[in-house]
Amino acid sequence: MKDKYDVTKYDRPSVTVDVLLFTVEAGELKILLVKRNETPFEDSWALPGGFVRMDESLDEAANRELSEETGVKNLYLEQLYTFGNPKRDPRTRVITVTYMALVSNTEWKFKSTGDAKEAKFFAVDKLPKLAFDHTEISKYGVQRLRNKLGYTNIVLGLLPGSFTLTDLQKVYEIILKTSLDKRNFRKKILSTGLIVASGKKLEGIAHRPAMLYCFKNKKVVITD
Amino acid sequence: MKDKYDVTKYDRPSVTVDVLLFTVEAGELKILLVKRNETPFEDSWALPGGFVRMDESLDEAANRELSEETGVKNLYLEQLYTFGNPKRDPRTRVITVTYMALVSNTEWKFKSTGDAKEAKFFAVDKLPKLAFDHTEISKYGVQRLRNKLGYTNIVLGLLPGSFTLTDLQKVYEIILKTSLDKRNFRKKILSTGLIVASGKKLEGIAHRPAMLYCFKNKKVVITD
DNA sequence: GGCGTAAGTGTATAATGGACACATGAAGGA
DNA sequence: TCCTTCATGTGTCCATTATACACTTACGCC
Repeated sequence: MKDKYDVTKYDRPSVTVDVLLFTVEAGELKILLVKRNETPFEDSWALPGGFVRMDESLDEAANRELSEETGVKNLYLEQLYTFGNPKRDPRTRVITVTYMALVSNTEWKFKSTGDAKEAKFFAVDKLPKLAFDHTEISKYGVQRLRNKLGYTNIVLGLLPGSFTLTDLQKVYEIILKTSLDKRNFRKKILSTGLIVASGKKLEGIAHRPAMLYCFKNKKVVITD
Repeated sequence: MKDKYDVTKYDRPSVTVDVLLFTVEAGELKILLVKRNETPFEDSWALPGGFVRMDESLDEAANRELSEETGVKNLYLEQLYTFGNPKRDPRTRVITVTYMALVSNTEWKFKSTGDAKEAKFFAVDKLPKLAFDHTEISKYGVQRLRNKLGYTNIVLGLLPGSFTLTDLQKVYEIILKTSLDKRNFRKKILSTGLIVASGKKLEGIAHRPAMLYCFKNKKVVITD
């Protein structure tokens, strides 16, 4: 494998990373899109991303692009899939390694201030027409996220530090597009031992205050 | 995202595909390795693979490399992960998109004749020292294969056209490194409806002949 | 025809998943 | 202060699924 003697003699494709940044807001699962101001697809919405530099790993590139374009840093990033259709970029051969990341509504609102480029969250089932094959990439990522809900605690990235069980349940329901039984949901979630009651309760609401919970540790793990 | 005006002005990494070709033979899960006869890692064993051409997709590249180096064509190929550590190739920046494929023992024996390059199957837990980060890639692939056994019929690629339920069970046991209960295994497998009795039986053996089964269709599907 | 060998089969128990309804605690207004 | 409003919080029964476990059957061979 590899070549004989000199790898530089081969034509080389360009390599980019593109990031699906998920959040849940206003009862919808959303992803971040940025407005392109260059050809091709000028003025189209696209996933945040860009070229991989020669001295950085793919994970580093994804982290860098995400923080450059959004100001959000050190999120949990997971490699999704690599798309390499020769015609996916009309200019030249571009292979893109895609990642997904999750951010809580509250955290995003804070960190997004001061970003120059136009960037906006869109509900995943009301996406505008996207540049390149980004529509396909988005669908793939949403599907992956749905699957992962079933056997990991990946959802922790979408929630703030403390939250009620009802909040948590809503996030599941929004992503899975189903409604869940409250008692069964709580039983199952608590039986994993991954979240613990903080002891504090919601205050200032006109009904019984809910217990606030938090994740025991902030690492994504497989739960079964 | 992307660049301004001219993508060709950026340094570009080389991109390869590497393929983990699994088989089960002599009671062990094995992968195909080829002997390198170029630097770096001359005389080391490595995964079959090579550079992605400018006019082919990643899937096509994986298929091509696999058939060039082994003579086996049109196997089920699944993209695994993309490895892009800047130092993984000592020559220059090389990003590799990895795939896994499965071939049955019997099919391989037929098609492998006439291959020039030295190629050999090695048990996955007795691998020699491999070139580049191929040891890590192999581990990742084995793990993925194990996981997929649980919720897909991916194993069909490892078996010939017809097989006994005992054969099938052995393949599961070898890959998962556990022993399974015969009755429970048969119940579960048959309840998926994905395999059917062919009506024929093994002949010429000194004990009760086993029914031969085959997969109803040859597509990999999710079973739950 | 008796032996060796792997095939083939059922049941009882435990664990899991899903359906389902009512009392509780706080705020706010009468 | 008492009554209303509203989301919280909790337990049981049933169905399904997973697991443990042992003997009879069919064939070749000697």
